[in-house]
Amino acid sequence: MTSHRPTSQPDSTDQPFASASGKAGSGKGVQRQDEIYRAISDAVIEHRLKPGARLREDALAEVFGISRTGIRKVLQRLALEQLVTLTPGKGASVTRPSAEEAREVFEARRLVESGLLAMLTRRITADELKELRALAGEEQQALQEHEQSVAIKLSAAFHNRLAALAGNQTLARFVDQLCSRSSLILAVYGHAGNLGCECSDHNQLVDLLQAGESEQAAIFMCRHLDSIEASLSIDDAPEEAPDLRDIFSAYQ
Amino acid sequence: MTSHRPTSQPDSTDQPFASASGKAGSGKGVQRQDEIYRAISDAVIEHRLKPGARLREDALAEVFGISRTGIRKVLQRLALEQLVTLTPGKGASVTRPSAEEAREVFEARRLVESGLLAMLTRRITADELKELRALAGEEQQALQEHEQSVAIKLSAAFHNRLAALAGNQTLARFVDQLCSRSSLILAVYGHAGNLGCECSDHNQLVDLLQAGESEQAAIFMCRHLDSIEASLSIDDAPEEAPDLRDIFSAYQ
DNA sequence: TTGGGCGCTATTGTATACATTTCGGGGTGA
DNA sequence: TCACCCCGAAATGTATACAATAGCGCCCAA
Repeated sequence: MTSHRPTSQPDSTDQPFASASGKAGSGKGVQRQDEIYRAISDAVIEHRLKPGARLREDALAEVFGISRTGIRKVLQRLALEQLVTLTPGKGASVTRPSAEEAREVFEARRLVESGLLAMLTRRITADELKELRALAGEEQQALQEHEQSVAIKLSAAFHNRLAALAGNQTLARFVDQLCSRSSLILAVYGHAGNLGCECSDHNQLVDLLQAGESEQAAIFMCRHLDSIEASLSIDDAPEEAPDLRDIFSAYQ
Repeated sequence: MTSHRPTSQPDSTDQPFASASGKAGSGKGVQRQDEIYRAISDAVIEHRLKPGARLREDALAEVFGISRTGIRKVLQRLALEQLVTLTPGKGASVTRPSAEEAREVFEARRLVESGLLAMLTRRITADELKELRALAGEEQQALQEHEQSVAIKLSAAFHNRLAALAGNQTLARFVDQLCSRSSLILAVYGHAGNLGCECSDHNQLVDLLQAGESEQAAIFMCRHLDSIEASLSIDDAPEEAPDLRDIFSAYQ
């Protein structure tokens, strides 16, 4: 009964946006898989799927109305971006970043994002500044309305857009990945009500950009990321491998 | 007759190092796929597979003695690292980087690698310096013996090792990818005898590292990468999409 | 002889079947 | 009562079968 499709009944009702015919169809297929990728990715970034959550292929295949083949492709992609971890013989689960990984991600972001800001001050336009301000505003509003998952996504969107505007897609994609992983790190090491980014930081950053203070903006970005990292409680092995021998050594 | 396996006869003779049983075997399977990944990746980096070369799934499956399923996994991974391009309905081919892409890769490398050097001067040990010198020496030797493909790989290995020693695996992996893509860029836009890296540059870089001149080392790295980029002949559309409308505009 | 339509072959895209591994339960023996 | 082993269910890993598509040459007509 593992069959993910009743075969006697079309499942168009299961997933209203499932690729109509249910059979092959290459052109649309990749598009569909892209949707699924984004769906899972968003769920992870918005903390609807928490680190450690198992992602069974059969279950996902049934939910999205495609076969395991397509799901595996999506999972592999997510694994290469380190959003999910693929343990051989065990399956996929949402990545639970290690403390070391967290340190690395923020170090990388400081290096890359501050560098991007320097490039950005030379080429940004008034319209783009306005767009960034709008994003920062939306984020702040979501935060005030306690829409945490929306705020998390908008915060990442701000950083992403910043990277994209610097005119280097390669770096922008890297920043995208780092932002996604940051969201995972926040999920593991962040405190409950803490979004990571301070409310007003992004607006101040836009101010510096507008003033053309590239040095100051870069420094501010480093501080911004530092403060996020500092707000985390990163202890080396929080829960992932409770060493009972060590914990109960007094009773042995 | 497209069947890539006679089915009546075990093909263990086709590939002496093919995963023994020829059937399933998860634990070893991923290891095997990793080998295949590296085999193709190396071939691309060493210019044995040139940009634009088609990579048919059946052919690869037969060569490596596994089914198309495994090959597709490897190709997808290569595609995400932008070493191969996956055109829907058409298949895989070695990526032919655009001029814009080339610019981006070198810009990214300048930013990241110079930043890594700054981190590196604070933590590098004498042994590690010796190792880097050895790598630079090997590279120079290969270059003198006109072993171009070996030299290319060693050059990338030098930059990779540099990144790894900085103690940030996330950034090191990114640099790895950028180096691989650089090799592709050299294959398309580089001149025949030009390796990219100047012979003595890497040695000089180690000198600066050893002296603890982090600022100077970072500047030198930027210049180093600049000179590689400058040695390329990047014209916007060399051969990939000859815009006939533009070329023959006088006749229209 | 050329231009356009058509069918064929080669190749990719997707689904499914089967082998293998892992994890948990229960039973047996010391 | 505890430890160990074996077995079975569930899930993954791999291969193969089948459907659809793209490329290409052929044929036919003007």
